[in-house]
Amino acid sequence: MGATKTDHFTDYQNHIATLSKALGHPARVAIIEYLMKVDTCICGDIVNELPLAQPTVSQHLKELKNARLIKGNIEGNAICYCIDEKSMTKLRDYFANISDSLEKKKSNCC
Amino acid sequence: MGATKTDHFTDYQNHIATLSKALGHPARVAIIEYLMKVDTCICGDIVNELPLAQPTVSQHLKELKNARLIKGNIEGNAICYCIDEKSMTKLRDYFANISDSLEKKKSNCC
DNA sequence: AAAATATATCGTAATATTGCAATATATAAA
DNA sequence: TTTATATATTGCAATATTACGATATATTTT
Repeated sequence: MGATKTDHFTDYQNHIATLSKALGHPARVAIIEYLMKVDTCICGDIVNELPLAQPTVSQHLKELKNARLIKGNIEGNAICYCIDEKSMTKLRDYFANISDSLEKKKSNCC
Repeated sequence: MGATKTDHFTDYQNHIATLSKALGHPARVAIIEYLMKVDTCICGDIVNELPLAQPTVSQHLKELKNARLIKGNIEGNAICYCIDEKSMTKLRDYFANISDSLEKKKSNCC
């Protein structure tokens, strides 16, 4: 055991879980926030922004890339990272839908 | 090593990460979706809905509760679970803010 | 070509997560 | 009060994640 039983769930459920999981670490949230702050995509500098060693940051970037939350383009010596708008839209839509439905229902029995 | 260095990040970053992490497993996404489908809070039945053993489901529910994504009230023999609107709103606001900012910027250099 | 710079990969230790059988607990029904 | 039902906890094995030093790779500068 120890491995998630992904095949028992729908593709959609797995996708939302993958995106959420990728953001389930403060360093990766910090990376997203840094990419938002500098309002263009950034080439380099991400390592210096975080209180973690370079290989650790590289690993976090890889996970964000695997989940398609960020995109990375090789730009000469450095790599240019930016947020993948599509995935953020997906998350926004998902939570907006839940939030709106809850508000409509107002069946607060708890 | 192996433990997340939470103290190096802001409370906000840690909170978003905690909420995201709690949704970082398809079973827990499925639980949220089930609670949305039955439009009131549900007493029991969650175990039967999931393709996992009862102790496993109980553990997932506990994690959702710890992250304050769901609330649980003892209701006689069973426990009445429902979504915590506040946390969902927080996630919606977070991703809406990112999505909206990205749309405004339109600095798609990647 | 050699040195500098930026990022990725490998290897590994520490810790966390996932899943479940067995068992405990607590209320409801008989 | 015994039995049934619902959920939680414990204990444990398998696997995943986190973090980083050492090292590799690849481009740019000198």
